[in-house]
Amino acid sequence: MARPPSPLLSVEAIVDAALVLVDETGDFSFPKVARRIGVSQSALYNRIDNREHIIELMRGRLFSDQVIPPLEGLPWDEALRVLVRAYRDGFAEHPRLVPLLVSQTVQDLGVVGLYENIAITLERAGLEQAHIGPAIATIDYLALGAALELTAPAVVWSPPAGEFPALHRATALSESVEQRAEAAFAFGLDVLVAGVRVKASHNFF
Amino acid sequence: MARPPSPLLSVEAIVDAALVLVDETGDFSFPKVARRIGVSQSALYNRIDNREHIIELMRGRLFSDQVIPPLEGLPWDEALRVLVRAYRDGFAEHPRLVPLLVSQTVQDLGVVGLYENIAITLERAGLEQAHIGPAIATIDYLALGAALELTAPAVVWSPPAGEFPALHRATALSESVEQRAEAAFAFGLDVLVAGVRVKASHNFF
DNA sequence: ACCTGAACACCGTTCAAGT
DNA sequence: ACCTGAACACCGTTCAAGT
Repeated sequence: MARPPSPLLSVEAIVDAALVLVDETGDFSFPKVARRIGVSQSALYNRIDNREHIIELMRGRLFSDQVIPPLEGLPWDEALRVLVRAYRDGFAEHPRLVPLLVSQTVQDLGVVGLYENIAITLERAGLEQAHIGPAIATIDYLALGAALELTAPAVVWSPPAGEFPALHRATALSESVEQRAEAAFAFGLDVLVAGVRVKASHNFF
Repeated sequence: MARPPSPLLSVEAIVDAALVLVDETGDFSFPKVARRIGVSQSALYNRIDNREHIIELMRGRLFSDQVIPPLEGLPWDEALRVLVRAYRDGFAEHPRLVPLLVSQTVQDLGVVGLYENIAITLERAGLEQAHIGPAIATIDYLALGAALELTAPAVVWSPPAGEFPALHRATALSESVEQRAEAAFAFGLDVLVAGVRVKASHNFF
C-alpha cells in the first residue's frame, strides 16, 4: 500500500488519538499516535507541521464545542462568573493537557473569542482600560491553576505536623482532589469578583 | 580514569549546570548536563535518582537563598504582599524553569516554610480555617502564572483589530514583557488582598 | 496526493567493567 | 565509592521511494 484510494488519515483522527493518550498517560508521542490510528509515524507529517502544532490543535478542541449561555440579562459579576467558569471547565475536561499548554502561546481563535467576552464584561464592570489586560491575565492564571490542581496527587504539601502548625491546620480538612480543586477555584473566583468590584469603584472618586 | 581520588561530581554541580541550561534554552538533558561538567552521562546517576529529582532540586534552589524580611511589625495585608512577592520573585529568577515545575508535586521543604508563613498571615487576616487552603492555592496560581508570563513572547493574543474590539482596546497599551508581567501580578495581588479582606469580614457578621 | 521504510540526531536509564 | 562505555528502548523530523 502506498497511496490509498481514500485517505487513511485526518487531522481530526490525529487530535483524537493524541487527546486520548494525554488523558490516559499525561503525554503523547508520534509513534504512539501513529500506532493507535494504524498508520506509519511519518504519515502524520502529511496533515500536521510538528509536535507544537498538534498541541495547539488540542487546545482548540477544548473550547470548540463549548456553549456559552447568553449574558445579556446578567449583571457584570454574574456574567464574569459564567465566563471564567466556562474557561476553567474547558481546561478541566482534559486537565493533563494543561502542562503541555503552559509553555506555548495561544494561537487558537476560539479561545480569543472567550477573551473578548471577558474583556467586554470587565468594561461593563467599570474597570479602567489599563486594568483590563492585567485582569484577563489574572483570570488566566486562576483558570489554568485550578485545572492544574486536578492533575495533582491527593496530598500536596503533607506538612510535618509539629513543624508547620498553621499549614497543618489548613490541610487537615482534606478532601478529594476534585473537591479541593473546586474549593480553590470557587475561592479564587470570589476573590476575583470582590477585588474587581473594589478596583472598579476607585474610578468613581 | 575510573575512580578519581577526589570526586569529579557533586549534586551542586549538576543543579548548577541544569539551571544554566534551562535559563538559556528552556530545557535540559542528561547528555548536555554531563558534557557541561565534563563527565560521562551515566555518572550523573551516582548523585541523583532521575530527571524528576533534578527538577525538584532546582525548585529548592529557587527559594534556598531567599531572605524574607521580618514580618512582626506589619499589618496582615502588608505581610501578605511581602510573602506573595517573595514567592513570585523566586520563580521569576528562573522563569523558564516554571513550565518544568508545574507537572510535578512540591517536595522541597524550603518552599513549605514559605507556605507556613502565608498560612499564618491568612489566619491573622481573620480568614476562616476552611478558606486558608483555597487561598494558598489561589496564591500559588497567581505566583506561578505571573512567572510564566515572563516566558511568553511580546504579543500574546494579537487580536484581529476589527473582530475583537474590547480585546484590542485592552492590549493597545502594549509594553515590554516585564512591564506586562509586573502589571498583571500587581493587579492580581491587589485583587487578592481586597478579596481576602472582604472574605474575612464575613466572619464578623 | 498520500503513504511506507529507512535514516538521523537526539533522549533517559541500566549495567557490566574498571580502579 | 566513583567513574566509563556500551546497550536498550524510546523520541521528533526528514526524505527517497512507491503508487
